[in-house]
Amino acid sequence: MNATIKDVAKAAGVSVATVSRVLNNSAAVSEAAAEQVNKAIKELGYSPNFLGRNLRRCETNIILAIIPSTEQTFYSEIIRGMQNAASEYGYDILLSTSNSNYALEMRLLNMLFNRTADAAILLGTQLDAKALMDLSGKYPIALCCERSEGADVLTVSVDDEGGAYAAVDYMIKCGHKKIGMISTNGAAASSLDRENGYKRALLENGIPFREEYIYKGTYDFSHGALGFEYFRGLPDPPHAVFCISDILAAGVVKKALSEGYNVGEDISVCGFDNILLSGMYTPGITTVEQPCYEIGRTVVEELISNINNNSKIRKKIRLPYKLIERETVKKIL
Amino acid sequence: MNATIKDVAKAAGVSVATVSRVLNNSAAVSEAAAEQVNKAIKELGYSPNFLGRNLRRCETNIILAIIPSTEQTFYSEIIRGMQNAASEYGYDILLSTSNSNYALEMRLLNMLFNRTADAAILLGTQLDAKALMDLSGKYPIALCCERSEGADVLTVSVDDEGGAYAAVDYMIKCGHKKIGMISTNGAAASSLDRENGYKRALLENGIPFREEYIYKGTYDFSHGALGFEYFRGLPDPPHAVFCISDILAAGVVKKALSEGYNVGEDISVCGFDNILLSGMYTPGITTVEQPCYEIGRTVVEELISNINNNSKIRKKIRLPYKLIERETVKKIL
DNA sequence: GTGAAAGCGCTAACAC
DNA sequence: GTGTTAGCGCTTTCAC
Repeated sequence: MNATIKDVAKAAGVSVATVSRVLNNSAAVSEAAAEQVNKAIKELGYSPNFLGRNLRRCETNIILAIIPSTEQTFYSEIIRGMQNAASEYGYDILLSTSNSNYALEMRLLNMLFNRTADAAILLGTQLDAKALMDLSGKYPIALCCERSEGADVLTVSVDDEGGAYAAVDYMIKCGHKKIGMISTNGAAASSLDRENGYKRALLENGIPFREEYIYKGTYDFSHGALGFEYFRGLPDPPHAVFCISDILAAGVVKKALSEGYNVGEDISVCGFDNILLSGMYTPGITTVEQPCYEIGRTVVEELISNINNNSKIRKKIRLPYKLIERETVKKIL
Repeated sequence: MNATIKDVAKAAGVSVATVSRVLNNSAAVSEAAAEQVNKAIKELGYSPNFLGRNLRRCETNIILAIIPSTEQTFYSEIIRGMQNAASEYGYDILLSTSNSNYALEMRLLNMLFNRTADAAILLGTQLDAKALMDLSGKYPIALCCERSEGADVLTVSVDDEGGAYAAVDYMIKCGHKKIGMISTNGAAASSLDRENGYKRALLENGIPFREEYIYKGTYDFSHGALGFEYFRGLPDPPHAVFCISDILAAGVVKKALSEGYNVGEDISVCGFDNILLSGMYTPGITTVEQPCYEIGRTVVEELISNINNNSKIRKKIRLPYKLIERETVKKIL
């Protein structure tokens, strides 16, 4: 069994209150006493039991971050941003992967209900708007990267619409007119927002929107190839394609390459996210960068601000994107 | 404030002991009482406070997994394996990223000392063998993916030596004789083991080992290109290169491609890990697959077995690799 | 089958 | 500046 605060008190010849005081620096303690306590702590190898402390304080200083999986490498920087901001406020970030599984996500959220965590950040949740609103009414929560339509919940993400607009506008400025888009089937708000950006870029450049130029699949790599094949089967196929993710973009690049296309010449491709893969690929994939580190920092700052002020301000923060030009978009003009 | 067990007891007209019994199914309770309790729980939206429970039980059922970062996409499956095994035993896995930072890792390990977690799994630690031994004497810990030379600690990883041997032996059987290797500078045991596998394959095939055929850098993508350039500058450059990671392999592939080489023809490359990137790349990167899911399952099974039996069995488990043939190794014969 | 009560380790009044 | 003590929410022995 580990040493407790009592053991330390006895060894130091003081009361538990005094030990607690030096532990938390919560009140003045005579130098002599403090010294005795610290000596005893060292000798006994004492470390305060946080279960006791947290129970007493009704807080854990732990923020739970639920991510679908660690596969999406772009979460990495977001998490780093979260951690850095959290530690500045004395909080720790604990990660959990839900595998996009509703039951598992609920089980993890249980940490909120059973007081093992003070707050939660959801990166791509399975919960619907109503459930999120309920949750947000009772606990400090935030959405990250993926907003929920109709849910008034603190959320921070990249400017999806603007990023997509910028990408497509860039392609148009490069001389492209027939631009397809690969999006997802579900109701993911980020996909919807990016579709809107795509449409607005077309519109503002006087290019008519064509329903058949949008292919919808899943987030899986394989749907890049599938989308490519779909477009190629069209009577009047697009020469360029904007994808809602780099993974999908890589899928079309790989498929096009394997079919003998010269990507960046015969066909142009643009992704979204700027994951490591995009820079590593040959050819380098042109994409829209998300300010991951800043996104991570911002959510926890806002969340902790809500916790500390016992407020429930539900900001919707959109952070700026950045277009990353590489080699997959041909400059015709 | 949330409802407590007292509130439930009052609402149900029973004692807290009875509520606890139905909560934990720990002893027989009359059907009538159980019904009352469950009704009260539902009405009050009661959820047991785990801080109280855990404090009382002296356990949290939480296993902390400390990973360097979520960037290495191959951790993803390992984590899934850990989670699945853990949940079968009533445990949860909580992730934390150390960013390969000693101070941060210690701060996270503090969760072990302060009883916020029952056990920890380290995937690539900054601690030295002595510190690990000390830790292992006091808490249930395990190493995952990366053993520590001289530390008698429960560890599970892929058969690094065997995997490297298989890769190099395969390249030799494909007709290659001049095979370089890109490894890392530090004391990472996995790199050392893979170097040994490389040397043994050479030896057993009667090919003399050449010191200048080993390039050592960091794990960073950029060192793939650096290694490639180093080899090319040699008076008698290798025609094939085995890398200790897929990221590094992708680095050499990209660099070679950009220099006009036909990878898989003019130069052959083999990686290690079989991360998603390898299959997505063009050309597909030949590599050695780690049984990630199984690795994850196995560590937590062994760890929980130690916890439950209050034992400290320090198995060293090596799981089998699998060679994945793709397009970056030329078959000369 | 059920309740009273002790106590897990800690913090924070409160009294001195 | 320091000690005593109540109590955070829970489980579990013990008695009935």
